[in-house]
Amino acid sequence: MAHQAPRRNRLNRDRVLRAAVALADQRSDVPTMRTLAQELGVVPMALYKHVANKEDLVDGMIDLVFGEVAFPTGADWKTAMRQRAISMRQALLRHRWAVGLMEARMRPGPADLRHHNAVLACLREAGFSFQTAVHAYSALDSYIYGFALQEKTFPFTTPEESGEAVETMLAMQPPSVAQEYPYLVEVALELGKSGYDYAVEFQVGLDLLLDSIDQLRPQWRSAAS
Amino acid sequence: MAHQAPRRNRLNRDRVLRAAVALADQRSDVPTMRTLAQELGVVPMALYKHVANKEDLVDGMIDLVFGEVAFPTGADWKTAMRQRAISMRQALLRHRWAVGLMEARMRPGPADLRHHNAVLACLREAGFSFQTAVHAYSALDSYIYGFALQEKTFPFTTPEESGEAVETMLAMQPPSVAQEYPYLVEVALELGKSGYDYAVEFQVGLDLLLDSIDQLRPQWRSAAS
DNA sequence: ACCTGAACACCGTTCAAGT
DNA sequence: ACCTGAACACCGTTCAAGT
Repeated sequence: MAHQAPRRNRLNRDRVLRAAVALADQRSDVPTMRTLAQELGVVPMALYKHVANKEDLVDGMIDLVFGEVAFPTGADWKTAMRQRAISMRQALLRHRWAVGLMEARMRPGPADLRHHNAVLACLREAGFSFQTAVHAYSALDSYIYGFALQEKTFPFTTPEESGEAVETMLAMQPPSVAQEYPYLVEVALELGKSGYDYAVEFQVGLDLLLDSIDQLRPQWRSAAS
Repeated sequence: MAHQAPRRNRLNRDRVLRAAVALADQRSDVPTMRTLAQELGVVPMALYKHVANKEDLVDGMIDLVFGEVAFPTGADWKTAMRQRAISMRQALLRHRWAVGLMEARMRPGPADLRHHNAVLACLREAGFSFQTAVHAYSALDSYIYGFALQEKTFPFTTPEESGEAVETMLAMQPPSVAQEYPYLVEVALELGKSGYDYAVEFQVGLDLLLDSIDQLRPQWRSAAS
């Protein structure tokens, strides 16, 4: 009797999680248990042998994303943290569904914990006090996650694309908006011309923050690095 | 024949939106169409006379929140933007369900547009160029939304509360974590003692960013305000 | 040990019908 | 003009049963 379709590899937690991430990437949203099961050629309830429930599934997916983010390394804390921030943004671009879920885990996975430990290690060893390290980390992650949140909504890959999008959006408005929201229209017009480069914009804000954070380090240290 | 329960006020869009916000505040999540209808003593389908669909409902709810955020006003752009940021955080604290939805509107409402226009007005009139005004706005909103996102997950009202929460979380871990994540444990221990004050933390990061942003202003201007 | 089938209590939304 | 009832195509998850 037609034994069970082409005899798939046995399911296990890792295979379930990786399939879930792949599906989420492709539809930019966490898949439902039912579509995930279908993708794996299995009945929905089969998944519950490998994940406790949907939240446990998301926990596992997010830890896979954390595993892709580079630790801050190198002698100079600033460039180390800079590269780490850029690596985080890139991971969030590859996995847009993860934005808004990364920092919301009640049960952080091992990759999550390792990453946070590595970031704190970088800051503490660069001379930041416990308090200022917390300030620095909090400010940087707020910025990174918030930027990713805004980027998620307007997924333009090139400045040209974003410029056009702004221009057509502007063209759709009734003529009254020019009088009601003059500054908004000005920005829209300028952005329509120049385009909006997310990668550049991200680094501008990031560098503003990093420069300020540098001031939090004990000033009696030598200015080297 | 029992006419229709206690003859409620007629439904209209505003009543629907306000009831939705009140329900969302109370369960810290956007209500389902069905529970919202029940709250209004009406069958789910009755709502569709007043909102096009669920997204239209959320659009309306978010615009009510934008209506609560103070415009940046005053002679000094920095204190104006500072107060505006604090007002935004407070609105997001009152309406945690709105975090992650504010900047995701494909159809921004009038309060949303008015607010963005007012913020850009403040920056442009303070002497920022079009480009630097965009940098400043982007960086600040990234920070504000990202901070609110992190705050949403750990809803402690007082530093003491957060200190206790950190301590119990730490106590639940197996002893091995101390060796695997020494820097993480150090921060947890310190935070357990000192507590974590969200309001203070928010302003520290905010001021870091504002100080850096000040450097983006044309330097040939007088340094006054 | 792992997977299945049927069922439960939910969703948002349609359509045609009532008043 | 506004509200209703029944239905459709979805959800996550339970329980008892199969192999």
